[in-house]
Amino acid sequence: MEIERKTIYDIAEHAGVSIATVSRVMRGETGVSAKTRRKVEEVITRYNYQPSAYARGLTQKHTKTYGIILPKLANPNYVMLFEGAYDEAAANGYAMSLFPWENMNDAGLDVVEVLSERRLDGVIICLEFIGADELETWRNKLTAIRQYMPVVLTGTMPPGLDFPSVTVDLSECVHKSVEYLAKLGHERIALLGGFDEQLMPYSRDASYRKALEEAHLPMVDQYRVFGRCTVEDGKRQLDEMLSHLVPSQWPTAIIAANDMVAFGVLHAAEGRGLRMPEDLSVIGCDDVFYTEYSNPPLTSMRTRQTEIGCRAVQMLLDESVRGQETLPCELIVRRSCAQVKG
Amino acid sequence: MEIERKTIYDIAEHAGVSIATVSRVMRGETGVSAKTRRKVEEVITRYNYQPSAYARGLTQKHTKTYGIILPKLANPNYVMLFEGAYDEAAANGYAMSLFPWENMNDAGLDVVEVLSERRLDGVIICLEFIGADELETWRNKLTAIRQYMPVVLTGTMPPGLDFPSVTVDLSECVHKSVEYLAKLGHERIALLGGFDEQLMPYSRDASYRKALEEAHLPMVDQYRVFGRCTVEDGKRQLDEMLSHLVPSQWPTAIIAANDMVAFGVLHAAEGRGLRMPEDLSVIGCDDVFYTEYSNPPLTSMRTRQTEIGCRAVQMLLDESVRGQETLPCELIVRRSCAQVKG
DNA sequence: CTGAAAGCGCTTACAG
DNA sequence: CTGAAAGCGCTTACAG
Repeated sequence: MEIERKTIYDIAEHAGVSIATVSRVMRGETGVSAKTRRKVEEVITRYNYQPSAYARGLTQKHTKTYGIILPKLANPNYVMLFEGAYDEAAANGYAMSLFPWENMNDAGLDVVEVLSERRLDGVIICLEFIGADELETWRNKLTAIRQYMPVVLTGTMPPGLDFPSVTVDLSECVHKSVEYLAKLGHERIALLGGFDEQLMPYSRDASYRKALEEAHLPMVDQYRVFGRCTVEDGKRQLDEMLSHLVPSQWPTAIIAANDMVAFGVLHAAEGRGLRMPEDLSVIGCDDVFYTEYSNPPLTSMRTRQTEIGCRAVQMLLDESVRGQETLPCELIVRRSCAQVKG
Repeated sequence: MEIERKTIYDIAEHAGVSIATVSRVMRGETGVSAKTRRKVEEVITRYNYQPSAYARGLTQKHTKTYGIILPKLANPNYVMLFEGAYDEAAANGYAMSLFPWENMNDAGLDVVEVLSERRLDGVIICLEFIGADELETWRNKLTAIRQYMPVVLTGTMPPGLDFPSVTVDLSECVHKSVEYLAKLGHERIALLGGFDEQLMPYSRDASYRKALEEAHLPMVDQYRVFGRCTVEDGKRQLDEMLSHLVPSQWPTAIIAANDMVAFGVLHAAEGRGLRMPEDLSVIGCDDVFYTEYSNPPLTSMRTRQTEIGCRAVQMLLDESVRGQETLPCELIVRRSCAQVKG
């Protein structure tokens, strides 16, 4: 399918002007006579002319396009992040290109290469579950990318990465979750931490221990399980934990790393005949859209992903505000947590 | 942030060759002496050189990038479609740019403009809920886009649009749903059709009537309600329908236009104190990921969105296969439909 | 207010 | 096997 597109030369010729004048009209520059402008505009409309973003990208320094790299889109959380970023970018005249990290890997594509050849004006990179062994690789990749374009990080920030970022305070999420459950009378509170704490001690686990201490609750090793933040692994994590414990020692409440993990827990627990929230309270994190429709509706910590995406774009737009920002979280109570019967 | 990027000239200079030779090495062309190649590759690696996609886009006919336009990402269905398309494109060396239709509208962007300036090698456009009054506008837009690049349609195809497409057979979905519910003994089967049938008689409603007839079931006007395919509107549609009927005439089963609508129905029905599936059976469409976790787990018609996305890309890749394809659907039984008590 | 010309960073015949 | 040169479709000083 060979398609002949009109170029600026065609328009100039038909309008009887130079290409410089067409360019001026296209860009809405002042300093073109009304008559000339009208004539050019007429021809542009007639031929439905659209300038090539490639030619523009070549001549101009900027491309008016940002990129965003997400682990995957299957987690609605990331969809919210994307939409927040997309909307803020669009409102400022920027396009937003999406690169799903997982799919890129499957296709054998390298982030650095893909980003670099695209001449983006900036990129938002959402990190997830970076083990200590991967940290160095990541640091190198990010540093390479930063050579070419401004980078703003989000997601779960590993410690010691000196990049501008917008994240939610995961410590606060866990802390508030423990507090809430303790207030409901729970004494056996477990954490499905979402990453292997052996590899990289993030703040989630530390914050869990601290909150437990503050609530004068004992720390039981078997109540801490780690893994990936997916529904499937949530099921696996619950099964693993329960299999190491006699039923009388089973936790009465579970803090899941995110809502996906929590959905997995709900599903696995239901499969084991547990009633929720009577037998087991579950609290998620992120307050994804579907939390209202799970069985039971999931109590969760809202992490404002849309706002994070928006804020990340603002950081890209305004170079002066490049710090490490942290947004607060908020407890959304639904029906997956019960008061412990006294 | 001014960033100095290496160009092909820098590499050529450092390697002591011409830019043509660098270009040949970059593109893996044969006919470069091993020695020269090695030298050039060394310099490329040293400077981490990446050619500009913009310069390439200018010289070459193709850009190795497809686009996909979706109504919105909030429906996981569309996420699946995107991922299917993305993966197939990546596997063939193509990038995939996402344009969320709803967000574009909010930002006041025009599809035709956005697509046209990007010189994509093709675009997949996912249609949804096109009323008769909008059909002409759409036909014009699509025709304009087709001037510039190959187009493959998907989603809900309005009749009389002569474009290549891959869709699922919605008639079949509805037909199978009615059949299944009739087999369970339901006689009062309602349809939340997902679009306003007054505006544009799609095949969903027609197929519903036909299936009802085949099952020797009466057609009750109040059992047909139409609206948007969202959770919110699903709630509204159920409320609207029930408010027009005395409880003894309430339907015992509901066919929802998609899973989002079905989730809305489950939620609204639960709010009304109905037990599901005993008091009300609900069947969704698309078999979105979350169907397993709703309350109760949702029986749904699987529509293979991932496969559709993949197939759409294949159509773009292979120009010879540009028909109007229809993929079959499949009933996935969970726990939202009950046998009617005799 | 308008145009001629250089340049952005590549690819692609065309010579040699 | 390698290079000089034209060209892709724009923007941007620079003249006038």
